[in-house]
Amino acid sequence: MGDDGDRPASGRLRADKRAAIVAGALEVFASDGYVRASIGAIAEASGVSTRTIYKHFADKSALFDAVVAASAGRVAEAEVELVERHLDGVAGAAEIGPALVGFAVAWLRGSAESAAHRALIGQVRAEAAHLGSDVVAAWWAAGPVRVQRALADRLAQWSAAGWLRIDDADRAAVHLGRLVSATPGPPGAAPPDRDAWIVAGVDVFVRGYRA
Amino acid sequence: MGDDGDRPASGRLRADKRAAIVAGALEVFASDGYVRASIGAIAEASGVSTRTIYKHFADKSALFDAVVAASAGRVAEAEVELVERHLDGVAGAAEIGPALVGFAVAWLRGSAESAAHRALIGQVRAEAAHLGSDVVAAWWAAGPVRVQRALADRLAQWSAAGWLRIDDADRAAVHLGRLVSATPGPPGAAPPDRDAWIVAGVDVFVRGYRA
DNA sequence: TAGCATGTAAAGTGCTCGTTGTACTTTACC
DNA sequence: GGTAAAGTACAACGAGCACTTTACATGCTA
Repeated sequence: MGDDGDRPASGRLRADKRAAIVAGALEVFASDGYVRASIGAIAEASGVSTRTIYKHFADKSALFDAVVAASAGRVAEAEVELVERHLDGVAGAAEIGPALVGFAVAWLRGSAESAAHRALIGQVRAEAAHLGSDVVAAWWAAGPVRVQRALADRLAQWSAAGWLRIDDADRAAVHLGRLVSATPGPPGAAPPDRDAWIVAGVDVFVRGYRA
Repeated sequence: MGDDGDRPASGRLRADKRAAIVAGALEVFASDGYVRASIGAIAEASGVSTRTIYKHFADKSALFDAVVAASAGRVAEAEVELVERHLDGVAGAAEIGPALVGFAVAWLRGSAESAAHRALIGQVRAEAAHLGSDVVAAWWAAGPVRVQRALADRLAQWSAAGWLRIDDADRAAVHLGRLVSATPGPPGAAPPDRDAWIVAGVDVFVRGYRA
């Protein structure tokens, strides 16, 4: 993967330049959106010339696809690791709540990288109709689906142990994600008491799926 | 409200033209996004000339603000009415679940109008950083906040009656909204079993807030 | 019926952008 | 060190856009 929109590449292009372009394009696409982001701005942010961008990618759309795929894959990997770290040591029903809170807090703590990724995903959603449905599908498969599956695995495990009563683990994983990411006010403006909202969301989840 | 970006209007402009422009602009903005939407396309969709648009609105940004405000207000009014119709007759704890399911099904059934509105909101979110935070705040105040308050009122009522155990009705309203609007797969593609997801979401909500 | 503000039509202005061609310089590898 | 590919700077092209200008049509009001 990642070669989708690349140039034929008869010769060998420098990988560091390609990485710099993808990194710079992520910043610009995330903050400006697909249409507003200009190739010139991306070139400046990447420290390369515009011409070099077209040596690596067929056009703007192909570059965007590569950026989305790379960002989704990297973030999903980090998130799956978060799931393992916080949820694999649970040894009883009483530990579920605190473990979920710890996971959700870490999950929603916005590092600069994941903040850019979140903004990029917002752009993907808004532009979904204009960029081909395969981009959205590829993003979903490379990113959210993996985290959702990792979450669902642990939930199914806890259900099998009799600690929760879950008939559809995938659905429960979605419910958990939506509850802990709930905020008052418009999206994008994180409230000061976000941790309290996370605790409340986990509380409703645990009560809702209690055995 | 709604006069924010209007032209000085020394004379009296025809209101029907203005309404046609706002209606046409809603369609174009919703499907194409703010940047892609061209004044020419909006003029064509509205059945007016581009010059007339500039007689009614100072510029593209003012037109967008007017469209967002109008759409948010109209949709919020319809949604508050839905809350009243489905949730005001509840006379016991056992009726809560079915009433909420009925409300959520009606709420999420996408009429053409609310579909355009939903797409428009997606554009607002993605473009929030580029259009001034007051637009987002105005949308939030004119739309979602009113529905959220209407929901929270009923929930608080049921809690006071001892049918639910809710300490923060506003937060519970947000939780309800996020649970019933949960779907598998990427957003935008409604699954065929959406009603089952609604029922499951209401179920988790009622269990989570059971007295 | 005269007058005037509003709407329409079409062309024009100035700008930005995606993309490509070209000539030159740098880098990597034998 | 030589060679071929990769990168850079720069200009150009063509398209599309927001917005304006100008000239003309239309309908209401006095």
